[in-house]
Parts: sequence; structure tokens; C-alpha cells
Amino acid sequence: MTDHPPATTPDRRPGGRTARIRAQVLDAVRAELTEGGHEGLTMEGVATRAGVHRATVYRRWRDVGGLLVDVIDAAGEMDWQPPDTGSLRGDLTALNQEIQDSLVVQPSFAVALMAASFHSEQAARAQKKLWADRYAQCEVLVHRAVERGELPSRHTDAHSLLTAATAPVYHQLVLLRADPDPQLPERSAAAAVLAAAAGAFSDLREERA
Amino acid sequence: MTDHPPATTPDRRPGGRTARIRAQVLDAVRAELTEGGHEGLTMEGVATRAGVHRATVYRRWRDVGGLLVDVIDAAGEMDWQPPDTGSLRGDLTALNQEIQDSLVVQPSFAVALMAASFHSEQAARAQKKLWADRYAQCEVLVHRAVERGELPSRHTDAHSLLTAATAPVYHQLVLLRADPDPQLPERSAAAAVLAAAAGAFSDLREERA
DNA sequence: CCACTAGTGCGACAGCTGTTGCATTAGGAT
DNA sequence: ATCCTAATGCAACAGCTGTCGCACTAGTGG
Repeated sequence: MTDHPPATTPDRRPGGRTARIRAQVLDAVRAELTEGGHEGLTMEGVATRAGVHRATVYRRWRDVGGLLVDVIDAAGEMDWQPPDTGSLRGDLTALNQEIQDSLVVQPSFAVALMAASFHSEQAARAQKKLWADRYAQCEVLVHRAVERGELPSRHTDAHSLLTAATAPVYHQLVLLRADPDPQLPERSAAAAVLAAAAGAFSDLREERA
Repeated sequence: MTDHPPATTPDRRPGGRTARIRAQVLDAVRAELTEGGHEGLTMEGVATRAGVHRATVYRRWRDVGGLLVDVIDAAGEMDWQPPDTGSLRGDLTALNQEIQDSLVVQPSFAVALMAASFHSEQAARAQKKLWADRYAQCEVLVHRAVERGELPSRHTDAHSLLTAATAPVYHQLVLLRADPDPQLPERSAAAAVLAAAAGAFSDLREERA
């Protein structure tokens, strides 16, 4: 067995007990993660909280990284919709507010996930994919703004604009660990919109499909 | 002994052997960190590489977090100067380029430090302080730009501007783990300058000293 | 040169982590 | 209802991690 156990794809026997134990374990992971951060995430602790034997957790998820991958994938499966307030600035502000809220809550599941994804290569890949999906979903905000005529050029790099708007929030709260600024979501969104209006993200050299 | 051993302040006996062992251990930490990332950082590995007994490392630095604090503090002690190219956009571009270079190198000591600072509360504090110092140093870029008349208002929040300029680089490379974009440093800097020129970071409500 | 002692090396130890073989249970199929 | 077997529980095990007492080395001060 060189490849991983079918943690995310319980094909063989999808029946009651297996699914039940998987749910118990994933719930335990989320609980441990939000309570004690990624530090408190132990195979032992998860097994105990889930009421499952250690060996079972080791066999199905191999290590902490495997648990995280499963949790991240589960998070990606829940449907999520970007805000729609009627204006680009409003949308980006709402998005930033949502991000800030998820990061400020103590304890923050989102922060724990980011921190933990540095532990495991698999978890990092899973989270990279999750984030790519979310940002791809958000590109519709930019397209709507272009259709409304809020942006000067049709050649606006949506991803750059979204990154410029949201990155400061993550940077302040995750990396710099600064105290949350209630005005940051709006100010960062506004700054990105102003830069976009000035053509900062116009993408004339690369036609992205 | 409830408080930590005087790892950073070897007051009692600053003599040859103690200082020599500290240097050996810190060198070993940096080497292990850059080679294997924060995953490969083990007390055992550091001790072996430094040619020192495990018990010595445990006694003086207590755990991996203690090692990281000492390394981060050492990194903060080396003097660093923000770029001075003659224009705000040039300065921010150069700064972003410097950041991107430090993050793109494989293996990246900077990324390993960030990842590792999620492990330990002490390391997180040390790095928060280091980053605050660096950003405070960079505020001179904004002040120079104001004096040159590149910015419309004297009330420009330097920290917000700097964050807006640099955050996307960190976000792309550290959190989103995207492939490095050689144009990102300049584009992000340009976007921040445009936003600042449009008054996005004017701070009229709070007079910061 | 000698005495003092902080700091280090050494080895043994407990506790924890992850693995493995075997017995048992429970979901699925005939 | 009964059998089949995947999945789990159980327990013993090796390996690693962190701690501690003791001996000794090497700065430090006289």
C-alpha cells in the first residue's frame, strides 16, 4: 500500500458504521481544531473525542495531514455564494467583512486551518485548491461590475483585483497578527476599487480566455 | 524555574564556550530550517548538527519555540534599510521585489519562519515584533513621497499604504501558494500608488501624533 | 597557580507515538 | 436467516521525545 487509504472515498463499504465513524472523527477534528488550534490537534485526542480507537484513525487517515485534507475537502463541498450588494465596492466590502469575521472569531477555525496546512503537504494542496475555487467564484463580482460600467476597461484582471482587495485583511490578521480594525474591510475594498478605476489591473498583454 | 532559561541573555557566564555553543546551535537551527523547512526542525536534529548534546539544547532553549525566538531576535538585530530609488512607486516595487525574492527562494528561510511561528506563541510574538519594526522603518518611504509632493494629502496613513502594496505578494506566495508572478511586485506597488493618489489612504479622522 | 562553579556531557529513565497481528463486530449479499 | 468479509477494537510492541541526577569540563576570579 503505497497510496493513501480511501479516507475521502469510502467506496468499498459506504454503509452505516463506516460513515458514522467518519462523521464522528471529522467532528472531533473540527472541535479539537477550533478549541486548541492546530497545536491541540493530535491523533490521540481526535480518537478519544470521537470515541474511536487510535488504530482506526491511523489506518484510515494515516496522520494529522490526512485528517486535515478530509476536513478541508468537506469545507469545500459546502456551497458558498459571493455577496451581491449591487456595487463592486459593496461586494468587496462585504467579502472582506466576511473574511475578517472568520479570522477574528476566537477561536478561529479558518486560522487554525491555515496554520495547520503548513504542517502537511497534502493539506496545503487541498487548501490551495479550496482557495482557488473561492477566488474563481468571486470573479463574477468583477464581471458584474464591468457589465454595470463601474470599471473602465473590459480587460480587468479579476484575480489581481480580488487579491488586492482581500490580501490586506489576511495580512493584518494572519501574518502581522495585528488587532482587528473594523474599518479595514471597507478601506481595503475602497482602495482596490480606486486602483481598478485608475486602470491598475487592466490586463492588456495577456488575454485570459 | 517557571520562567525560561536565559537563552537570549547569557549574563551569568558570557565566556567562550557558552557563546560558541550558542552560535553553533543557532547556525544549526538556520541550516535545518532552510533545508527541511519547519517540519525538519527537531531538537534532536539541531543538537546533532551542532555537535552538542540533546540535554544542553533542551536546557537552554526549552523547546523548538525557544530556538525560533532566538533566531528571530537575531534576524531582527541585523540592520536593514528600506530601498530608496527616488520615487514611491520605485521604492515599493523594490521592496516587493525583495519580499518576493525572499519568499521564492527554495528553500525559503522566510517562509519556514512564518510557518514555524504558528507553532509557538513566543515565536509568534517575536515575529510580530520583527514585522512591526520593519514596517515602521518603511514608513519613511511614504514620508519622503509626501515631501516630494507625490501624494495629495499630508494625511496619508503610511501603514495602510505599505500594507496595501506588500500584502498581495505575501498573499499569493505564502497563503495561496501560487506560482510566482515576476510582474506582481511592480503591479501591486503601482496599484497601491494609484489608490494612494486617489486618496484611498487619506486619514482625516485620526491624527496619528 | 589554584579554587569555585556555571555550563556541558553522559546515560538511564518514563511517557508518548505510531505500527502490527489477531480477534471480533457489523454491514451487505445470497 | 445465514454467510462473507470489510472495518473496527484490542493489546503488545518498537522507536522516539523529553527529563533528571551525576560527573566532569572549562571559564572566572582570587
